[in-house]
Amino acid sequence: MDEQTSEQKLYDFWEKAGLFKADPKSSKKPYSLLMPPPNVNGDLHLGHAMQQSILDAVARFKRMQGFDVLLLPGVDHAGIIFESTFNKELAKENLSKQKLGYDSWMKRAWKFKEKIYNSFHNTWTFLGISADWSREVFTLDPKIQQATFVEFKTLWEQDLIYKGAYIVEWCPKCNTAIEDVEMEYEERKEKLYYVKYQIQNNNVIPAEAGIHGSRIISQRLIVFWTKYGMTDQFITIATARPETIYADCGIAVFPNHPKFAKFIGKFAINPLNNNQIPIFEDTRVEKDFGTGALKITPGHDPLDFAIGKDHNLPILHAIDKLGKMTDLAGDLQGLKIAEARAKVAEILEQNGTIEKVEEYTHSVPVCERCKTTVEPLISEEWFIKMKPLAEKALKNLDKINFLPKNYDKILGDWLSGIHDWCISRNLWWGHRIPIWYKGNQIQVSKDSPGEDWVQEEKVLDTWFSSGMWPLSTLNWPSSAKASEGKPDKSDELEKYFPWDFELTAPEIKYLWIARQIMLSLWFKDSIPFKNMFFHGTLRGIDGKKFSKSLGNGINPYDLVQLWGVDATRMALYSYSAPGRDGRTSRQIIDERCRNYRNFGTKIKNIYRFIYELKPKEIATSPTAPRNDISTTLGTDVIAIRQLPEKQSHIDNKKILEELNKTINDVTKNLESFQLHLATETLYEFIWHKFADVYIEKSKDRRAEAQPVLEYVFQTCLKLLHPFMPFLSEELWQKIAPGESIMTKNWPKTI
RNA sequence: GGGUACUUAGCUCAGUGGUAGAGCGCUACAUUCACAUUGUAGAUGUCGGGGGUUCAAAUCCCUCAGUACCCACCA
Repeated sequence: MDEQTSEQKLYDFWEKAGLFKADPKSSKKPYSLLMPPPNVNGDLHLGHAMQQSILDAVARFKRMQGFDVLLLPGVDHAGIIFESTFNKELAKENLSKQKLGYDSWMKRAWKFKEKIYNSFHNTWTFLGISADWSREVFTLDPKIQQATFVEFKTLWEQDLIYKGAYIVEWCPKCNTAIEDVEMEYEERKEKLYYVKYQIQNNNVIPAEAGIHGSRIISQRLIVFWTKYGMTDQFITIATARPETIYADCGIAVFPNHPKFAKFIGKFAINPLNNNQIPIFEDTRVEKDFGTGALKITPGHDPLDFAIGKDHNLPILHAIDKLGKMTDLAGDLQGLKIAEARAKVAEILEQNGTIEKVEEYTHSVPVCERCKTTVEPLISEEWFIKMKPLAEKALKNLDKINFLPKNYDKILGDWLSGIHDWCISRNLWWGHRIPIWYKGNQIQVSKDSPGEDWVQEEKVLDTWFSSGMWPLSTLNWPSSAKASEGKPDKSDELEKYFPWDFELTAPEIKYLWIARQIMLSLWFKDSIPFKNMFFHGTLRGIDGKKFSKSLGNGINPYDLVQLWGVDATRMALYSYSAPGRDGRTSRQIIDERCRNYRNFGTKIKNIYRFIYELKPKEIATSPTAPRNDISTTLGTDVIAIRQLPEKQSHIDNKKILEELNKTINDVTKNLESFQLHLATETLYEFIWHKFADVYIEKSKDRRAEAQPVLEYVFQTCLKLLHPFMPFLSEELWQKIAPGESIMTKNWPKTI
């Protein structure tokens, strides 16, 4: 507990001294790091702690190297996940979106957001993150609202935004569209019906068959076919959802189907309503599934929707948003899906169009909240045409240094096969789409264009705003305009963009990273960041992801309480190899933390030995703190190093050479963001070379060794500072009261 | 189905062409010494299997097997 408060004190000291602040007016070269904004949906977990510790180490390193460092923090409103989390909270009080209504729901949502926000700040502070808090941004802040609006308006004016039909997953019970993340999959045993569709023969369809009539007397079909010798004149399809047959609009078969190819271009007859539906080829139909023919129901299936779109089929709905049959189903209108399915099966059985029924186990998407089977439904949504943006990104991908390297190719592949981005969401939490309607008129506007204009109810996809994060956090577009007028050196966008360093978890490489690259190039004609670091994911010991529901998460706060911040950070760096996942458990992470806690203790003892237990006869040596102790000492040590062999002890030369090597290695490893190697090098040098060997042997010749002891130790503190900020600062201030190690220069070799 | 990685000491992982490494654990010894949150010494591995390239392969290539993740899909 004592340690915690002393760390808090140091943190306050740094903040008050303004050491975290970037200075756009500074003449120093800029180095900018963008914090990936965590989602406001719960406490920060161990993965966040690792991510932020990496970020902080790089920032502290660059500051000491003499850069004007901007580490810009922020938080993402995270539409879907936030709403889902928040609505679950409300459910505990037996409340819901519907019950509260828009205004009071929103009020409570902001309060909930504040609560999470505060917990984020605690975590950042106790981890020692040296971000410039005066510039902190939330994705719903006014300036981000403005940037998002300009983003939308520009794309709209460039004719890249359009409204189109789109399949959304609809939960009939919650009466809302739900997102992938809100879906679960359940293994269900269902029946797979093989249904025969008669082929229409233009020549021989007698009126008596009733094909053109209202509803055929189904039982008579088979009799009829047999009578006219047409028993092989049909296509069989397999379906698990026969009730959707009412909305069938076509039948697709895979190319060169041995049995069905001859029917291409003809029409099939819907066995439920006798509609004539076209038969055509499509490569998306799988040869080996079902019969190789697929009924196309664009209103109720995403694949069918896509196929239907390409073949200009209409979109019909047999099921409505409440999960009930529509008027398309005739007598079955109003029935629930399950009832309708049973009825349809009966009808098909009666009219002899069922070839066979198979037991069939497959996973069915269900709503995570109410476990109701989710129904795909067509809905009107907003899209961006991505092709031109992706093409520009593809051309510039090689300008970004990806770690690990192969992400260049992974993102490239994705960009090459890009499809349009659906940017609208049926949520309340987010940026409202700035579209206004009045009758048939449409306008893009931030505020109401006047009386009787109604705003689009949907909000924008979270990634639509966070995709602009690299620009909007630096006050784009207003600063862009300012700089167009007359160049101003203090302009922050010009100074800090593109960002020098960005890092994130690999699972959002497409959702976030690819979009940032596309949007930055589109709006600013520049890559958003120069170095893109994908860290690994911390997983459970079984290799599976940590998750709240499994309860296998590890709270960084617990570790910090037990082992201290610096030790926890060091343990996390040991997992920070780019792109490498780490398996861990509370026990294993504790082992590592304990090891680094011991390392910290070792360092404190080295300090005690060198400074507090300095023999009296050298107590007045010229190594007492001055303005810059390291410079002064460095001179002394250089002198020692340059002494001829006989006068300078061989151990001195050896340790100074090894220190040089350590400085080089640590610097190189930090420059290439290999923090796991940097910390390992330091650990090895300080403990096993400096303490175990040099210090031990120096005891016989203490006075002579003292300048070297001090020099090596001070250099180590500086090298250690990016990783163990608190311990290094605490000891530095004991050596040089009133100074901060943060303001010292990064060590150079001598 | 498409993609990406991983497989090295009992465990968790580094190392990516030149005599197998760390931490934890294990064994033995030491300890009034800055530090037992310690020190010294030690044991433990055909670097997933098989094949190839090379003077030389844990490291490069091919192949098989297992594991995990990402994306898509499940008529």
